[in-house]
Amino acid sequence: MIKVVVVEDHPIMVEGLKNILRSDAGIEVSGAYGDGKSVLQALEKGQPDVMLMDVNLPDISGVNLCGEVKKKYEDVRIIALSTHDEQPVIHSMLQNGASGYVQKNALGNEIIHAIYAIMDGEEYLCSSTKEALKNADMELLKAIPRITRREKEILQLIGKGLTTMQIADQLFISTHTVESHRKNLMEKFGVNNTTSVVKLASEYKLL
Amino acid sequence: MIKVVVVEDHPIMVEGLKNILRSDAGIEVSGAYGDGKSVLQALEKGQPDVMLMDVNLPDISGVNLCGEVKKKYEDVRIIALSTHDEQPVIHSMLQNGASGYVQKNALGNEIIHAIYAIMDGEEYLCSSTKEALKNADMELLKAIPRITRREKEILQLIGKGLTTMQIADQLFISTHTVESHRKNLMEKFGVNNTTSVVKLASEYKLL
DNA sequence: AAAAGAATCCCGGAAAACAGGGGTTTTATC
DNA sequence: GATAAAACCCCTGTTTTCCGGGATTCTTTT
Repeated sequence: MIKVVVVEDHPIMVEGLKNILRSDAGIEVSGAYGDGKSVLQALEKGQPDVMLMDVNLPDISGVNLCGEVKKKYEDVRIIALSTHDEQPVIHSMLQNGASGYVQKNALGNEIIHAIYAIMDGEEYLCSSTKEALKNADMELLKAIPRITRREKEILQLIGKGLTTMQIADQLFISTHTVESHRKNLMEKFGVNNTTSVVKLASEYKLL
Repeated sequence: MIKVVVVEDHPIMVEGLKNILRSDAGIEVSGAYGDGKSVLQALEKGQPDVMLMDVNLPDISGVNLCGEVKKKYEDVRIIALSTHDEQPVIHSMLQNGASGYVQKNALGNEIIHAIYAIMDGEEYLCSSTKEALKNADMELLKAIPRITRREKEILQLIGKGLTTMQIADQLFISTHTVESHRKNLMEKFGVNNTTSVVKLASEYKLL
């Protein structure tokens, strides 16, 4: 019996997943949690074989949660569940120890397949994810850039439509500093204007 | 027996919804469709009492689909289902004839409540949506701007990080024209720089 | 057929952002 | 305690965007 835990903040999704997994005799859903904190608590009292983990959780990003779980309990295998198929997200999840990546628009049996596949030690990507990765054509596979607190702060203010000067005023720093951060952000995102930075950040849900 | 149709492109969600609705004796799920086209086809052969409609569909935006359905079959009541609780989205849906708006992180019985409420002629908003609208504080309630084909095209190119000149080259139009469009976009979105336009557009999923 | 809206084009000055160099001081991490 | 990052600061020249007008054609709706 494979023990599966569901980490997902949408009760309807949870309901659907449970239902699908129930239909398979070899799988047992041993718990469902809506946020990162309660998962980590629950894990202290016992680990499942597989975790189905939503990438977007209310309290912590799935990427980070994935990393933390794997650090503490390396035997737990994680399948990322997500609406997105952006390469950077996929990549970050896999690099943080996820063994599978399934999109939410997947069919029920695709998830069951995924569970069995990763229990066999394979890495499982659903068809649309594979497609997305294929289209990515190698070197485009940049992960989500790691940005600092300050950079994020500035990014958010830029997103609000403030100018460099307004941001400088608000944070009590010089415009030159703001421009440096702006520059660094553009570099980290690999683009050459702030508009693209904001677009990407919003895609990666960093805003 | 209330006949309900589910319009949702995530099979897992569909599964969850069906499961929840099955638990109520007065509700019958008479069909489930994954895109706008198949819904419209199905409706020609008979209408349900209520439609649970996802706002993000692969082929058509939920907002438009909602409008079309209501135009042809005004008796069908629509409950919008969505991950977002952005005011503009909520507003657009309600203005296009939706009678209810429930977020996907809602509990199962909230959806059942919603169905009964709108069958009684009420308008139903789930708690978090009400919260979102309350926070909106009036005048912020701008709907998603209606943008033209051309504007959308230019918006996308701007999102790619192209400059006015590059866009002009690519579309074989003058830079002045591009600037006009840029200007109109800013006006329609009520902001004063392109970065904000792109951010909003990406939030509203217009990109 | 008239009106409205979309799409195209035009100008010039002011205000930002970008590019690309320089540097110091905190704050983590090893 | 050393080293590396982060966060901070500064400069100048160039490019791009923003803002404020105004104008013509084409298409769609009434």
